[in-house]
Amino acid sequence: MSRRVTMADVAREAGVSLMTVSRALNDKEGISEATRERIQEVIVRLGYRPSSIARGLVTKRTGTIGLVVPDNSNPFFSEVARGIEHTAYANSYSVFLCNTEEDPQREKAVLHSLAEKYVDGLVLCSSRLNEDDLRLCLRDFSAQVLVNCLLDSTTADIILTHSEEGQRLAVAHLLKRGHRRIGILAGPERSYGSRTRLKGYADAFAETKIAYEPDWIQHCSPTVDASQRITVELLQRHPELTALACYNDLVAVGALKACSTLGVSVPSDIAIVGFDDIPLASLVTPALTTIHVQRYALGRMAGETLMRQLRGEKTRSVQMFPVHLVTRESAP
Amino acid sequence: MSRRVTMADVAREAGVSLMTVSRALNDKEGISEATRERIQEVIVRLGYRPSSIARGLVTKRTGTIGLVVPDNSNPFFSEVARGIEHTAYANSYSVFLCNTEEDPQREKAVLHSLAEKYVDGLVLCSSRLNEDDLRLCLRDFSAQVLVNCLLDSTTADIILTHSEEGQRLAVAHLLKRGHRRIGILAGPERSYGSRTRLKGYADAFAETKIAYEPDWIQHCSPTVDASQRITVELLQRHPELTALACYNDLVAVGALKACSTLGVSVPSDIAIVGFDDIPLASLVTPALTTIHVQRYALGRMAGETLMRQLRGEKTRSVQMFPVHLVTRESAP
DNA sequence: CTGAAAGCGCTAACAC
DNA sequence: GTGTTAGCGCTTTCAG
Repeated sequence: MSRRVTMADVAREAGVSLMTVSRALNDKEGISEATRERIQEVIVRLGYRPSSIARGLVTKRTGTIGLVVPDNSNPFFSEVARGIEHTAYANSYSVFLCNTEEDPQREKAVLHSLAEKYVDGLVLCSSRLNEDDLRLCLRDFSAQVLVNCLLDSTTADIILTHSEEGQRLAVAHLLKRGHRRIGILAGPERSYGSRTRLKGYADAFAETKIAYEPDWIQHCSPTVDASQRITVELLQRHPELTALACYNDLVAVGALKACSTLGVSVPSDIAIVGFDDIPLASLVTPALTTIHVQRYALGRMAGETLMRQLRGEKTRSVQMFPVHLVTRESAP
Repeated sequence: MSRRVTMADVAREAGVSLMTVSRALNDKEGISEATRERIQEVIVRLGYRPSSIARGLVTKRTGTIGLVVPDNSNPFFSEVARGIEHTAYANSYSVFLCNTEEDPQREKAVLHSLAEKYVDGLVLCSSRLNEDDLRLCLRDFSAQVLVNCLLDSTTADIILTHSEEGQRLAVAHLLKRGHRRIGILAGPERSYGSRTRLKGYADAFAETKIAYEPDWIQHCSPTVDASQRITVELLQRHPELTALACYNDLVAVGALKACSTLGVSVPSDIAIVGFDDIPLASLVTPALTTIHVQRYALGRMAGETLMRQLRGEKTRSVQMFPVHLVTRESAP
């Protein structure tokens, strides 16, 4: 690839001015069909591609949005991402997908980088930043949607899965089945998801006037491996537990593996419930009882909310996304 | 967010010229420590972010690379993506991750969009385009790495998993275990992966002088659902089959589900081998015998090869990535 | 050590 | 219908 073909090359070749080419390119009025076609022919012949860089400099629009997730290899996020991407593409936006790998430093870096790229909008999922840092970072974006992350008095639209209710359903289910000593693998400390799940966990217990031990609560990184390790610890510390509520399905799968290595059988010795209902949930043995979240639809909603903001329809709302319990083998 | 802070604002506020700010920003020589610090202070105070748009217009470098995959929710690609992202971030590049959803039209659109964004380089995984279209699209990128996709006389570096060998190993394993009637779910027609796997399949048979029926070959979209549907068809058409070689682990899981609905038990009635060894492979029951590919390392290699190209070290090579058989329960 | 001028490729606003 | 001028925010080149 030598020098890139520019609009000037096209104009010269077609014997018209820059403006005319620009008009042809952007389907603007005031240009004869004949010239339009001639220009089109030259564009194809020369293999010209308009520079969105140059265009963005003048229009202040880049036609891109940023999407930040903690872990793209978690099927929950890759499905949410699909929903957002579809909406974006349908509205002629490209998507910068950025992985933070659960690392707040990386999250900051990624947000700065997106700000420098002047993306038109941002969807930030499950931020791991504290309020102050988050607020500071968001300042750089003119359109923002936060998914599963709560922030007061912000210009961002917020979309939340109803994870408090979800966790309450899960634990209530276990209690109804006669479980009394229920541990919880509560995910990353200080995350919105963790806080709300703990609330749901406590609420379920409160409803039945049964008490739980604070030490049954165990935070953990939301991956299969981390969960497996920590589940072993938790079960050794608390052999009295008969059930585990898990932050998400990956964590539940890790717990399943831990049980298998410990010779503890699921669900007869210990029941396990997950969260999210990713495809994996119904593929493992025993299949996971879990909380179903419509991940793709959630992504669509986030995308559409962002599009609405980009169109100038400021909404500044908090939307709750419903969830429900799916009963399978791991906690029948 | 009102008007964005520009370099001119910083310069005015710091009482220096644009140039001085620019130098401070880019850690250039010839600027006193005092002014550098003063400028730094103003930058922070004003919350200034350099516009990579404006910078890119003059430098011809955007600091971004494009990454195109057919399906980001396939753990194979999300791991490869992680490897590439790590390399990119370590070299101060951002990554545009684009999903084509196995759709050639979408792939073209995505490549055009990346070209307009003037990304500095491209990693294209498992392209579903025909040679001509592909060649045309690649013209727009100055640095290119193709993963699992072969193209003669191109400027692109090429990285291939040794899938021919992989499939040969898989089928040889089945033959050695006494299987004679082995079907193959061969993935997307005309893809590099499919062609090479079919070659490996044929080679394994050729080595043993046993023959296979062309009708045992069944193409399919590489997803669990598509595979499940097509496996049912294949097994009803060919009840004589005692083993299935699958394009990848998702396809193998689909086959597993199909067998389960048909009341066919694995591995006693039919053996199944997958490909890729994604985490899911060892989590399903029965655990999948499969071909292990170091996905993250593959991503790293792709990323590093691209970085080398971006540094001007043109290599124009074809690199083969080794694979090996992992024996588990689905085909012991 | 610091600054002024020019220009990257494009579009907005106004001519003709 | 089409062209001209100016300028987006930055870096490069060349002067001080």
